[in-house]
Amino acid sequence: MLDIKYIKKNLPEVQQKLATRGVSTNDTSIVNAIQLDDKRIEKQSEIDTIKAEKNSFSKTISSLSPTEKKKGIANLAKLSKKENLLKAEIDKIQESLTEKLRLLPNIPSDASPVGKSDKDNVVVKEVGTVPSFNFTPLDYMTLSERLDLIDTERAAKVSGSRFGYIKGHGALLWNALVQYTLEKITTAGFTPFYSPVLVREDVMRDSGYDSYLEGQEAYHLAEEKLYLVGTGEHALLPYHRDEILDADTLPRKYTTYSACFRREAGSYGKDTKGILRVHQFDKQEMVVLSKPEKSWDIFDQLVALQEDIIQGLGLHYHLLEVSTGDLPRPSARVVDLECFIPSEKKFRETHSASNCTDYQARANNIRYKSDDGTDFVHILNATAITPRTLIAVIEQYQKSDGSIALPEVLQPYTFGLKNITV
RNA sequence: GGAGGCGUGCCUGAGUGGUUGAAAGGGACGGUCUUGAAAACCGUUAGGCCCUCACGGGUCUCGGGGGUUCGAAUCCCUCCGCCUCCGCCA
Repeated sequence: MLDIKYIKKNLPEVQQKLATRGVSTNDTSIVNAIQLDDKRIEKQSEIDTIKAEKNSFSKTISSLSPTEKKKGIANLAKLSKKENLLKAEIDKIQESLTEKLRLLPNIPSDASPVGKSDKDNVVVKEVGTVPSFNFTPLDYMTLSERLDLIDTERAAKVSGSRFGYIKGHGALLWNALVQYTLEKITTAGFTPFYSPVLVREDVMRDSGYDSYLEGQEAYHLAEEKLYLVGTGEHALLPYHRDEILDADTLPRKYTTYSACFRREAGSYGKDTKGILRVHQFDKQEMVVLSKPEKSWDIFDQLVALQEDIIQGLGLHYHLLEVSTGDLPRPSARVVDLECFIPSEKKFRETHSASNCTDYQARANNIRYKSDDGTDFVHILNATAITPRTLIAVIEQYQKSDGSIALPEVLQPYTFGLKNITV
């Protein structure tokens, strides 16, 4: 949620920046929000004045004569009536104001290229060399089925389309990837968690991702009024909801391993094969709560950490800056890392890092206290590892005989396994 | 699934209609004392909104909302949340 005070102080800038995110400058909602807030303040001041009058009368009531008392009480009745009317008005205004603010996206950072969609995302750098094969590289599903690493056929029988089993040496490899990653990020100061995968409706709403509400992207348990998380972030970011943290305990670096659930409602027919786009997958996710002035440094650190993870695995990847038109609502800036998939001769998103600044912190009421008072923290999130990286490893490390040579850095975690062969 | 209980400040915990934003204790922070520390003593220890350059002031908040009343943490209604016991169970 955006800060109405900030909007008021910086209206032209806000309008201009949100325009790059598809909020038209003709859109009245920003101006309306300001008007609503002005009205709210005006009415609230009226109420405060009435309250003050009532309070001061109540204090003197015991010393009044009976006639004065009667007169005063009659006056109070009038004031109370007026107060109730004002209160009803304020409630209405507040509700409509919150709704308007909720729908406005975060203000994009200057680093985000202006654009309309993912087509305008900008590749910033490419790292490593395109893996060369003296044979035609196979796609990961062909390899995985041959080596019995992934089974989507039986998953369909059990759970339907867009589910998968990772099994055997595939499961071992996945576990090794997680262990390898976890060692890197805990060394970098992240506190590991296992967190809930079901969250309350208001918590899901306050994360700011509109697509996750009303059952569009999130699975919804109607009877319990709970939502299945789409990412570990959904349960980890609200961990300090309604808290005021000490400034010297920031930044808080957290990481959680959890299952993630997505309905993929808008992607029928897209990537239906394999486990690239599934309804359920596991993810090691990072979340950082930081002081506002430090959040861009933290953002750089998160991306550097992601690159370290991928580079350590020896994967070829590139890094792109997500355009303003493609930013998720709460994000001010997003950098995606995409690993090379030889069979497709394409890069595929495996990692994403976002700085949501104070957008989510405001909705979740997560603040910190410093000498200058209290303020909202900045919240960032970033992927540590997902099975999409497993896909990249399988494809980039395949050999001509259809086997997979495991990256050396993973071997401490694979119980002696060095090659996956038939 | 059955039965019951509870929601007060950083924490514990008083408070059942009138200077109670709230006793007391603990913790934390600051100070005195000390070579240093401990102990002891003194002090500080909410957040929102509005007005004000500021000093300061108004108002709200004892889970949320509504009601009763001149006046509510305190009484009534309602919603939400949490806990305990039994049953079932990883």
